[in-house]
Amino acid sequence: MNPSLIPADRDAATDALFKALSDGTRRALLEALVRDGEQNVQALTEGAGVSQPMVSRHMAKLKRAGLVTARRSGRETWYAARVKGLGPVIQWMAVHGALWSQRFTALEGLEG
Amino acid sequence: MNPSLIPADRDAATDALFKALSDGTRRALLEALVRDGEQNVQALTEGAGVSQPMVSRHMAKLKRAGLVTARRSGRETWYAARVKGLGPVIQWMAVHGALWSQRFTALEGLEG
DNA sequence: TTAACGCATAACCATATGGTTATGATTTGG
DNA sequence: CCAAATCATAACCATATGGTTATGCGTTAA
Repeated sequence: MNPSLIPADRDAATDALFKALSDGTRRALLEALVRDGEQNVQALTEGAGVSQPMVSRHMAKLKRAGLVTARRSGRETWYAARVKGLGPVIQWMAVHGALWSQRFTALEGLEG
Repeated sequence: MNPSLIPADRDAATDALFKALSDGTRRALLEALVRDGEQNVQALTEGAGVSQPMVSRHMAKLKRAGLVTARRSGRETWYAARVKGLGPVIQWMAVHGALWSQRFTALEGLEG
C-alpha cells in the first residue's frame, strides 16, 4: 500500500489530456472537429481567431494528447477528433466523480 | 456577431475548471478530499509531496475554480470537495461528446 | 521550371505557472 | 503574556505557455 495519504495522480496521459483541454482556443478547435468533421489547417484557422502557426501548434498538442488524429495528404494536413481520446478523462470522472457524489449525496441540498 | 466556424468556447468557468484539473498535484489534493473528506492544510500537506505554501496556493486555485470550499476555524482552514464543482466539465463532455453524454457508467466502448 | 500554396518550425516576446524559502497575521496553549 | 502552531502571502527563480512574425520545406499548378 501507498503510505501517503494522497494517491499521486501523475498519470502522464491524464495529465496531458487535462492540460490539452485547459485552453479555450484548443477546446474550440476540438469542438470544430467534433461538429464539422475532418478539416485541414486552413479551415481550422479561419474561425480560430489566432494565426495559422498557432493553430498548427495547438493541433500538435491535441495530437500528442491523443485527442485528434492527423492525416497528411499532399500539402494539406487533415485533422479529425479522436473519440477514444477522452477515455482517461471519462475514467477520472467515473472514479472520482462517482465516489464524490456517493460520499456527498446526503449533503447535496445544502450547497449553493 | 462572429460567423466563425468555431464557437469560441472561452467560458471563464469552464476554462478555470480545466486549468485547475490540469495539474497532477492539484488533482491528487482534490482526490484526497473526495476520498477522506474534509481536511485541513496540515493533513493535506503531509501526503502532497510539496511544501505547505504550495498546498495553500493549489487549494486557492481549486477554490477559485469552484472545486472546493474553505471553512476557517480558528487558525485552521478546512477544505472540502465541492459537489457541484465538476458541473461545467460534465456539461462540456455532454455537449461535445455525444458518446459520453449519458452516465459515466457507460464506459465499455471507450476503454482500450 | 518556377511561382504560389499549405503547413510546420524557428525566433522572439510577455506572461503564467509551479516550485522554493522567508515572513507575516492570527489563534491557541502553557 | 509569550511561544508555538497554522496558514497565507511575499519574494524570488526557472520553466512552460500562448501569442506574434519570419522562414523553410514539400506539393501543386501554370
